[in-house]
Amino acid sequence: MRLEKSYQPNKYETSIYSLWEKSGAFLPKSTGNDYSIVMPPPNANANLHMGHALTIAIEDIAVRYHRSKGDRVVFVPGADHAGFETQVVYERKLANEGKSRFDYSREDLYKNIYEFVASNRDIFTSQIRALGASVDWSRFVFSLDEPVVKNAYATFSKMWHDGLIYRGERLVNYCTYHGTAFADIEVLHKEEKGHLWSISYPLVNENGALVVATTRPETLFGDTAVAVNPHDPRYQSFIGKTLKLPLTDREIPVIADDYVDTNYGTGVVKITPAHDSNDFEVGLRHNLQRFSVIDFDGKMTSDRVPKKFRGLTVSQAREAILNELSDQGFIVADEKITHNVGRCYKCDNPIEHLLMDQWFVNVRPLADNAIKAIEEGKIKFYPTIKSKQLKRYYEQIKDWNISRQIVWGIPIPAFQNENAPYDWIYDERVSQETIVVGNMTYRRDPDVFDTWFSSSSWPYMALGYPEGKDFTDFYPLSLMETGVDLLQQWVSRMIMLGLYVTNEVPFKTVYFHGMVTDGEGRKMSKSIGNVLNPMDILNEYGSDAVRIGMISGNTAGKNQPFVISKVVGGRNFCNKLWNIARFTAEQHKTDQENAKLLLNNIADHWIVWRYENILNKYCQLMDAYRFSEAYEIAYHFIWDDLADWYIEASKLQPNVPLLEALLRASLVIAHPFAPFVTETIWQNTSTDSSPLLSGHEFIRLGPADVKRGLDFEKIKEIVVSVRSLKKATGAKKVKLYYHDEPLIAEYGHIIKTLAKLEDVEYLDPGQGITVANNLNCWLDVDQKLIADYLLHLESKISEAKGRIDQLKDRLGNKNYIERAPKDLVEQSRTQAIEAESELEALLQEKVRFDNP
RNA sequence: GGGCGCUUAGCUCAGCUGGCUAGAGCACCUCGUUUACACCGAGGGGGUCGGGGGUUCGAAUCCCUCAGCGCCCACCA
Repeated sequence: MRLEKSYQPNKYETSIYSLWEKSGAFLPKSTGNDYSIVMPPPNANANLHMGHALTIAIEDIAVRYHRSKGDRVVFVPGADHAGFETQVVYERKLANEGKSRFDYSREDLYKNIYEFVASNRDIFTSQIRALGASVDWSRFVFSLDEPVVKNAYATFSKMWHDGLIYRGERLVNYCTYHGTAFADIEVLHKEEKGHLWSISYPLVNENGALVVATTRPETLFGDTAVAVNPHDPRYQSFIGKTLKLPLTDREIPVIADDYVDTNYGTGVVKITPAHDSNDFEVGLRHNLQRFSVIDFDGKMTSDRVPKKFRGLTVSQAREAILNELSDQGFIVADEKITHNVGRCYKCDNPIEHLLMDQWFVNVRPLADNAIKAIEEGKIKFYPTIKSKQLKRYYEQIKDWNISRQIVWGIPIPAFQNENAPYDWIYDERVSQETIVVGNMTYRRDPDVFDTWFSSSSWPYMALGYPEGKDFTDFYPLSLMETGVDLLQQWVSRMIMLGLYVTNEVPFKTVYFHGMVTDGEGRKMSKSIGNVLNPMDILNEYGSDAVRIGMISGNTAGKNQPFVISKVVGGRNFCNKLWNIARFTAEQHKTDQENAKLLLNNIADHWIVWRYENILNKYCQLMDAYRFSEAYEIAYHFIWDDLADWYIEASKLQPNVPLLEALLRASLVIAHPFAPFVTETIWQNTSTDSSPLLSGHEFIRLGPADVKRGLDFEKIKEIVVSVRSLKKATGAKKVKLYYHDEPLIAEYGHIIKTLAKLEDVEYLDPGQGITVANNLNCWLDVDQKLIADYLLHLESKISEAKGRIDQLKDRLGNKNYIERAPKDLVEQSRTQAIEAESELEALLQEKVRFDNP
């Protein structure tokens, strides 16, 4: 069939993808080495962003490469319910309709969100298709599917029975706007300007006072002690005495604790165990009571708070209390400082530390196992530095709060005895609000699991653990590919849960890609307004171009600005492939359909020799997860070697069977990077019995005669030199003369065509300008052009001199001769000799023209 | 306060365990109506690899140091 002049991606991509899908090209084969990747499940409700495009590009490149290696590949897609994220989106939608989550019962809200997500499902699946991800859709997993939920329960139950789960009243990071707690790593810390107030707390029954320093005067009503450092000479006499808490009648003790830094503030700290986590620890050590004075809606409550302040928000209360303290003369100083404030990563409201009963996982033993696995080298990290970072994280990891006060998630299968609050039982009947066990009524915990609790089981879950055949065949995963930002949040937990549940690491290799930033290196974020939609770029340049743009120049772990010029480069490459195919198709002759593949001339040997070389290099780079470099290798073979040299040379006498074989071989190596265009070409040109490129193995074309290949390198050298000389002298119509050069005698016609010469003729050694060192051939040029040529010669001469000086220096260095590897020294000697003879030739040439 | 990373051509970046004249894409200059391709072809310009010091026969690559930028962790109230 006839191909159009240029490749139009959007004309083919959709139908190519459905062809792949219909033909079962993405199902694992029955033979070969196992290779498995599970796609990090995107949020089921959101559009894909540039980070997804990068993830999918890398994973799909790896997967398609392994199919071509003959491996038995499975690539499992999925989606995450993304609990909090999705509920936030849904609440925003409700807000637009003038409603809020409080207008619905938990059950109705859950149902509504479920439908909302289901109705959006096509959006992201079609985007994954558009990006060309060769996933097996029949294996699709959603994180609220029954098996996933069951699995989360099994893990929770196992932990429960192993004593790794506990429920306790702890300080949690709480967003009063969103009404839920967060894990420590989910809190965003920002450096902000604030005040450090010094407040005087008078002694009871004697004169004097201690001056505490605080940034949060409004928590004063929750104070249950004041602490000083036990070794602080200033305050020795105060330890054990009693202070009167300002604005109240309450009396609190002065305690001594090493936690207090004598150099910060006044060296005196008010202790508020219910609203500060350090204070919470101090409180535990000193058996202090905990008084909550801020409620879950962010307002001052509790009867500890004087009536006039009750019901105020935290910031209102701060102002009112400061005024009152000031009026009564308690404020001693007001210092402006910068300090870190924890904020909600969604709404930017300050995160409050509030006392709550929550489910925690004791992660210490899990982290220790993970450290062991890392030390034993069971997981390869790209980049390697990440394994150190992860180890450090495990070493200081704290218990994991897995309760979330939202409805969109997996209900926690725990029930509380209505009459005995500390009696909790494990039970999976979460669809019931209450259950009766042993004559006692138990009420379900209204909370759901942290999304990361279920998604951290993704590697084995997606493979149908525990009984699934995929689990037996493909676990541990060959590769987990994800963003550097998820090292702690996800990867650390996958490793811990994988080891805990399956006794094996969940993946053998983990590859972290960096963040995709904008042209100025900033994160893409809605608030800056620099977010790009991969689908827009895809529609303009094609899916293949987007992939190439994403991966070229990209290395593991490094952030990378998205620049459109790389996408343009990718599009151009696709078009180059297309036109190679066009040319090849035009050469095709039906009467020679079954012609044998033979290597006829030196160009044939050269290109096959080149191909076999680059194929090896390409595989090495791919195996080392150096995708960008592998792409470059393929790119230059196809563009430079095949298109610019081989095809140009073969226009004289096309070797059609070889051309066609080279095209097919090129399609296979380009396919991981540019699946759509390569498949489109394959579909339109292949006479192969297996019509689908996807899954086609690498094509071997060798062996070639290396000597003849090298002969062609000489031809190339002559051609390049002639072109350069022609350009330097401005000569248009020139002939090449040669004497006693069999190679030129035989392949003069190739040189003539490639260098656009008038002719190539045999002649006795004569005039004309020398084309190549060590070869008896000359370019016949007009006398008028000689001046230009001499200038050209001068620059060549000084270049050669520079090189000789450099080599002489090196060879004149005794230490170099003695200590450098012998072959390197030998190489330098050869180079020096070559350079000398080249210079000699150039000088002779100059003399020749200087004295005609 | 700790830890880590980056600084290479105009732009965005490669350059693995130190070894030919430091590479790519895009941009730039000159030439080209060669029927595969102007999303092209040919030729070319452009970098003392952030500064300084050290190790080495040899450093963009290893070490130290300074400067600038960035990230992560850390709840000094």
